[in-house]
Amino acid sequence: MEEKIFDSLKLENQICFPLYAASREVVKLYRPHLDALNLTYTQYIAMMVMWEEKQCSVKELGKRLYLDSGTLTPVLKSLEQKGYVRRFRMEDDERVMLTEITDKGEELREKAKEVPPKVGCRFLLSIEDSIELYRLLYTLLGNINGKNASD
Amino acid sequence: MEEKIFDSLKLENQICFPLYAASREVVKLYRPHLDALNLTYTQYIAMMVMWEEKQCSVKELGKRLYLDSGTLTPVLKSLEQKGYVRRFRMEDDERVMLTEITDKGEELREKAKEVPPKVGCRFLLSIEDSIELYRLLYTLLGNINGKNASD
DNA sequence: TATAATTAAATTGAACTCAATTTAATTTGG
DNA sequence: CCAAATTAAATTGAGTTCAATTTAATTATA
Repeated sequence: MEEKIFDSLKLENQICFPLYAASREVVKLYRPHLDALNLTYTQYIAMMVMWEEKQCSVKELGKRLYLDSGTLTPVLKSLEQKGYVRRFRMEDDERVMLTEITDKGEELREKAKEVPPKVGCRFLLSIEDSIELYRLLYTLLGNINGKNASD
Repeated sequence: MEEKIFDSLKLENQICFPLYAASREVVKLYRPHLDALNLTYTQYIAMMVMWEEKQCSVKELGKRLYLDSGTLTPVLKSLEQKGYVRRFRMEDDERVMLTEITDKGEELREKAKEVPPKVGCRFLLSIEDSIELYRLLYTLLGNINGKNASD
């Protein structure tokens, strides 16, 4: 009788792959709705933090979004071009670049409110499954952070 | 008494954001181990399909990986450069570009076998949670595909 | 059978992602 | 106080990622 061996190099036995694929597919669902706001997904989540915080350093934003200045600097410059934020160095510490939301940025929030219901991600999973997925993803993120911190 | 309103524009109320962040963080865990094989994550999952299929068209590969020719063409050219695959047009239908694994590509598999245990993703969640996450991600992927198909 | 429609890859261009390096400002230790 | 270490952003370069377009081959149809 042939022994059945678990092949860790099969795509279907990976947890990382469906995570990677699902992430891109879900972001893709946002695109048509974000196009209407002339925002990319990365710009959109950066604006989400700005709508919450009003003012934020690159470092803080990076911690919230799990992104570094290499990604964020051009994203924030682009949002500045569009007039949604303004950027300036902190007076007390000139190393820190602060990003602050503008009135135009606040106005964008009203239009952006329509995005989540239109994307309708919540219809892709049952309420219970969504809650469970949410819990698992944040557990995973927390464990990765904890693991790296202890390195 | 102040009414508590669910704010769909808060980062913490999104399901997409932790998916996007967790995906990137988990891929990041692979990097040091894949560096040793001189592979990127995208090249690695393409090789996974090649180890399974031996021969594959760009279209088939794209269906497996949820990627299009715009992404795959340079990835496959890079794998060809490294000698892990060879590429040629299908005789019956010259539109189809076939990718075939080489002996060197097969040899790489032996080294690659060490990657999944070294990454140790399985320690980031309990067995039960991993199984549940796996189920939820594939459900999500299936529902997105179904949704788009019916558009 | 010509022509039109379809299909598969490749190309192009804009934007993101990240590691590594650089620059500038601040903090720390001698 | 001053040199060394640290910190925050910006820059650079390689490699995705994707929509849109182009090219070439095949299939369908009038």
